[in-house]
Amino acid sequence: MPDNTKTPPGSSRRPVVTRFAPSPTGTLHIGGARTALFNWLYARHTGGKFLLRIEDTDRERSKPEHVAAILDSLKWLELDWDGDPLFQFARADRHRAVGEELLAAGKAYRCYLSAEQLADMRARAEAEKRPLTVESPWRDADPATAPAGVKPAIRLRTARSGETVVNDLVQGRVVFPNKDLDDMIILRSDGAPTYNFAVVVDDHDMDVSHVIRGVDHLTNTARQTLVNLAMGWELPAFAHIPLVHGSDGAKLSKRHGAQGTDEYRSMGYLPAALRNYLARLGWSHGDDEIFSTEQAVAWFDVAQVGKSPARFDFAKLGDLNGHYIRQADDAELLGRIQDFLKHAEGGPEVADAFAAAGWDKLSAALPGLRERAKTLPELVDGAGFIIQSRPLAMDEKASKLLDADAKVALADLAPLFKAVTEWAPAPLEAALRSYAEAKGLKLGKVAQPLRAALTGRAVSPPVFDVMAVLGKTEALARIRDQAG
RNA sequence: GCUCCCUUCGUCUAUCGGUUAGGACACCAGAUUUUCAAUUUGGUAAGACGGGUUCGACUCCCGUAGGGAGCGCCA
Repeated sequence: MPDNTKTPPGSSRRPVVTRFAPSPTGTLHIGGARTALFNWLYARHTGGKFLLRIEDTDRERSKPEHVAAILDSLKWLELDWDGDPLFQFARADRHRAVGEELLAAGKAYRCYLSAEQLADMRARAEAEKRPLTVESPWRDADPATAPAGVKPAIRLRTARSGETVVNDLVQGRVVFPNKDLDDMIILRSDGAPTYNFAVVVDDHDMDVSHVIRGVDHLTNTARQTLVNLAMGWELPAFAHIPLVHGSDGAKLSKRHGAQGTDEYRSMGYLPAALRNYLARLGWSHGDDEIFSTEQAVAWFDVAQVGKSPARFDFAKLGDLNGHYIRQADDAELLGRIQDFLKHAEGGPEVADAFAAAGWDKLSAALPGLRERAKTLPELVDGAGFIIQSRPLAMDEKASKLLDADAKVALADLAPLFKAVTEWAPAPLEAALRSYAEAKGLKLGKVAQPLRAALTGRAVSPPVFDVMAVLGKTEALARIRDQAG
């Protein structure tokens, strides 16, 4: 059997078809989200197709609710796929048929090695500190000597010498000596296909032209290449992208914060911000940092993805998210907030409170609020003054602001504000300024207590905006509550 | 243990043999300001180490160190 050193890295002539193939054993991992994004970007960039395949052959761990969660996360990220998702388990007959074909062609054989024998070989290999390569005696044995009543597994008959080359768009040319690649099982003794086999059959049947996935699959690629070769199928192009690591450089795990895409949603990140951030992890376009999805689609090329792993940085994500919050128009932002509240812990109660106060109040406050929030929960927190009920609870800094002088000033201010005919920021500010001037006070000296009275805090959007949002009656009432 | 991959400011990255090694986040300082932000000006900060190749290496080669991934009848 010849090696495939000369095999080209997939033909670029055929139409581009990428695919994202999660296994539904949990939610969509943030690293998986990035893989999906790269596949999606590449497909959209080339005008190709982006397909979805659910790898649910692990019957124990695959759950329909995980499928739903993954699709939900992809939708939230606005990564639309073409056609219906393909479920791998449903294709078991096809996998079996290809296995039979290989068997008939002599490119695969029945192996009667038992689980115990395999475990023995593994133990011995470990004891001798050498990698396990299974040398099945059944590769060349006379099938007539097969033990009766034992269901065999089907193994691929692969070359013992030479090398298998993976020409990867990201990793370059990676060479695997064939002697390290044992005869992989393609069909289990119960007839179920193994992952490395099913993937090849499915990718072929789906006309996948570009396999973009995490580097953790790189060694699988050598094995999968062998299956392709045995079937005489054209190889897809491969692009193995580096993994995303936590802030300490280790594989992303629970202690680094969130792993699931759904968690980012409930932490109040915007999908556009997350997409932008994830795209910049391992890929760049010159000095561009903030770019639209359209720009990313126009610029993205998987060949430009770097080889080194990137660490996840919440500070940068937060900064980007702030940009997108400021950029979003009011209607969209309000929608995002409502969606966020639906998914956040305790969110529905807060949503009810806003509904009671009138969502239009939140809407009106958005311009002032959006400037000072990096995430949606920060924004909602800042909007807290809208849903407070009188008399307002004062936080520590706010009550400190409300000293005797301040209370006198508030008492003076109440009638002045009441006399303002147009309840809008500009005239209200004019009223306060003339009062401060008359009293020889710095603006902050009166504005800060006013802020405390209106919001219960020392920090808020501009006070006059707050007053306008609250409305005359409520604002005056809050001021009188604190006036001395 | 074996195989493969990686290594530029704290972090994400630009550079594709000749640059004062650039940008962004973070950080520090100033400006602005009714608070906090936002904005804006400036600043600190990097080629893991050791050998080659070359007139010239961050860039090419080798080695060392560190990090990562993979080694199932899991996916």
